[in-house]
Amino acid sequence: MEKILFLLGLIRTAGNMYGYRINELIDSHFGVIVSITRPTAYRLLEKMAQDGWISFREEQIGGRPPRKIYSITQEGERAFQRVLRESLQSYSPSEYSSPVDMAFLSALPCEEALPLLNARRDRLRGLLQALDESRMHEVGFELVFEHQRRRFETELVFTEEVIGMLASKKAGQ
Amino acid sequence: MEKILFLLGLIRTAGNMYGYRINELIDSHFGVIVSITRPTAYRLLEKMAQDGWISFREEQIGGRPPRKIYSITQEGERAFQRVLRESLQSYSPSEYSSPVDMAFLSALPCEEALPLLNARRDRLRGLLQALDESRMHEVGFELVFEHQRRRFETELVFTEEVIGMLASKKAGQ
DNA sequence: GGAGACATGTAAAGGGTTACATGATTTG
DNA sequence: CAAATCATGTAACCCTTTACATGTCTCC
Repeated sequence: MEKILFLLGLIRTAGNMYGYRINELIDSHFGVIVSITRPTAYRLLEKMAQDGWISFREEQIGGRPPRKIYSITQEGERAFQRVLRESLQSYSPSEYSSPVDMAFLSALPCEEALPLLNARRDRLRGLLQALDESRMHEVGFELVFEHQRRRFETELVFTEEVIGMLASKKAGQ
Repeated sequence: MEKILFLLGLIRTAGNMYGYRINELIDSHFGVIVSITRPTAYRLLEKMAQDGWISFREEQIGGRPPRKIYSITQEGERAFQRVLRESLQSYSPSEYSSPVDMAFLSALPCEEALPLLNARRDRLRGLLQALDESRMHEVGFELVFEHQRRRFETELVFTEEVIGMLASKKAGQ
């Protein structure tokens, strides 16, 4: 439902949206907040069109496959409202699965665990930077980017704490 | 891989583990940190057994289906080490998809958005409480529970901030 | 003797990913 | 003229969930 909400909301909010462009946007800006691959995006668009949530007109440019430019229908708008409400009030279970790997840190010697966690920390720093770079202030996604920044920061702080614990444990021995 | 890591780690760490009991544990304690449904757990156990990562002896009690009591094999231990390292050093993309719904808050009037967000806040409080209740300090899962607590708290704080913003906006009008 | 816990699963259907397929247009 | 970009998709496979299936044992 999350991916559908994103796609539907995007089409609803911005005009002139077609598959290829949506996928470009995801690659360049929104990949840090939603994960939708190209075939999935196409398939969901197709499905929503079948279900009558969105309609499209074709825009032919030269001899390539025509762009399918989508817009939301009345029924789609109803669906959007429904899904949005549902999503806002709940906090769905699939999202809150925590990286369980920390439970088994003790299975590794400190000398091995530390570089691995350092790699994770670096990755998180990279994600934070990528987030700042692709932040779009214009369209109304500010809240989501801010939300994601908080999340990454929480992850980063926690990872750094664990690294600190391991390091002091190592030093103590 | 996360579910496999959890199951494998559980079998590795604790003894006397069989499908039904693992599912019970997930329901009662670990449901707040991993989401694995019953059939999935059974299927993964079966698959890992087929792949030679775990082996089992059967314990017959009366005439019911015998318990399959699993233990980790050498090959399973190697797999565990591999998956654990892989997991610790990366921060996998599927996990960091952010609830995108906040982007479309403006599609709702404040009077409607506020109760929905209040419901989310309550749900998060419930999750935090459930987390504290099922926290197991014994087995080595402390870090994961702490990790998850941080996450939920971040979510809660953010949600409360958004509620505050909406409320003041509503009052300002 | 019936309800609920114990213990295993299977079947069908949905959802997503990876890799593959196709062809036109622009740019260097 | 080759490489990258534009624009669409399909096919095969894997994973997960929901719902169904089966039978035993224990406790009231």
